Amino acid sequence: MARKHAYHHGDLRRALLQEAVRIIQKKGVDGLTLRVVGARLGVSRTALYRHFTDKSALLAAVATEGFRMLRVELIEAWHRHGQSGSAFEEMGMAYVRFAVANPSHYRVMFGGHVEANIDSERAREGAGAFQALVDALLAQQTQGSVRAENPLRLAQFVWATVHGIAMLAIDGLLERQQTDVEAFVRFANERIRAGISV
Amino acid sequence: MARKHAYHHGDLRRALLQEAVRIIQKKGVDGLTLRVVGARLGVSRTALYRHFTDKSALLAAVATEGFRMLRVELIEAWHRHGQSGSAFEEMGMAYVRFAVANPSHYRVMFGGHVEANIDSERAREGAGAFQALVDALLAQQTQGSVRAENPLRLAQFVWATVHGIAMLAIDGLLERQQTDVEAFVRFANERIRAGISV
DNA sequence: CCCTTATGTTGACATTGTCAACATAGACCG
DNA sequence: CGGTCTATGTTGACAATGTCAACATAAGGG
Repeated sequence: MARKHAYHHGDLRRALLQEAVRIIQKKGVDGLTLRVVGARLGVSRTALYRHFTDKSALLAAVATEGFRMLRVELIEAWHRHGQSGSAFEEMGMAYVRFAVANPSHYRVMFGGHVEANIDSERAREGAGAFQALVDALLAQQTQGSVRAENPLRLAQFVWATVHGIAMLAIDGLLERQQTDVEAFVRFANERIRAGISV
Repeated sequence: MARKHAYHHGDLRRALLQEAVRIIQKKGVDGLTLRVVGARLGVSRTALYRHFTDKSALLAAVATEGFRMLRVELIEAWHRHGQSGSAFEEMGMAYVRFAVANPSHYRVMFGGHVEANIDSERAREGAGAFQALVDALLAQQTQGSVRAENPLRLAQFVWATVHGIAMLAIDGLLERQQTDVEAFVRFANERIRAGISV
């Protein structure tokens, strides 16, 4: 018998996260309600409280997961493309692609819904994603293709730019101006390159 | 007798907007409740509905007001500093300063709380602010100090960068890394300049 | 096999956005 | 001046929501 989950669900935490993301995708962050999350999983409204202390804890978990995914994709792009100049541009592309493909995660990550607690797991994951950028810039400085500026600053600059593009893309402000996002990221990459190369 | 507002307030709409911004500043967008807004103005909870159809309409008004303020400050910075290269950098500085000084407005403007309705007044004000950037770039192209690229694209690139910086600053992600925002904007301006000049 | 712990449910309550019905001030018009 | 109309504000009510407390059930180890 495929007794799916008579009383105990099995992996409710993961299912809750997944369902929350799905709902945010459809209804926006403000449209997320705990009761609906439970209902969609055939589970009671308060079942969630055995896995998250709070609604905001659920959102924080979404953010944490998002940062982890982002970090993985950034590092993967950097390594797969040979850890050089063009690989760095692929990182930028991967960043924006992640945001566009996972707008729910991205909005929760940066939308100000979650407390910016400094020693939270979310903050640590965020720092990890940022570090991927710093590392890539450091490597390029060693290669001599990026100017010998404080790599933290350079990383912040690049981060701000791709972050800004990602936000504008998610908010539909690029689409509205008939802008193809991928092409625009390529363009921005050229300009960034011109701005940071030796 | 200084009969302030026996029954009719006089300029409740403006007062509501102002109070909403103040509350958002203190409690965040999600912490804004219509009942508290009314209470703080010594007015009933539903008085608001004579001036805004909705809570989201109140937020939309905050966003619209924000875009208008931003446009004014951008144009003012551009003109006051002589409409040349350095004036453009002052525009960038003004942009980030606005966001840092008015985080409530800024968050509502870009936080995804308001419908991105294309023919809303908010959208028109947003387009106006963006146009200030485009105009400044066009002028610099005429002056020969900016490369002859599609000015819309260039503006989007610059916008994305300052927008990204503004978001990171508001979220406290720059502070956390002991970054002085003003100095960082200056640095970013140099890099942008290197990226877009002829 | 029982007891402990993890997990899920039901009932209850305060808070909130919003609507309908009502009240009042101020303006306009004769 | 007096009456009426409209704009503005209030009160009562209700459904939706987050959350707590008390209870129920499954799982698993001694």
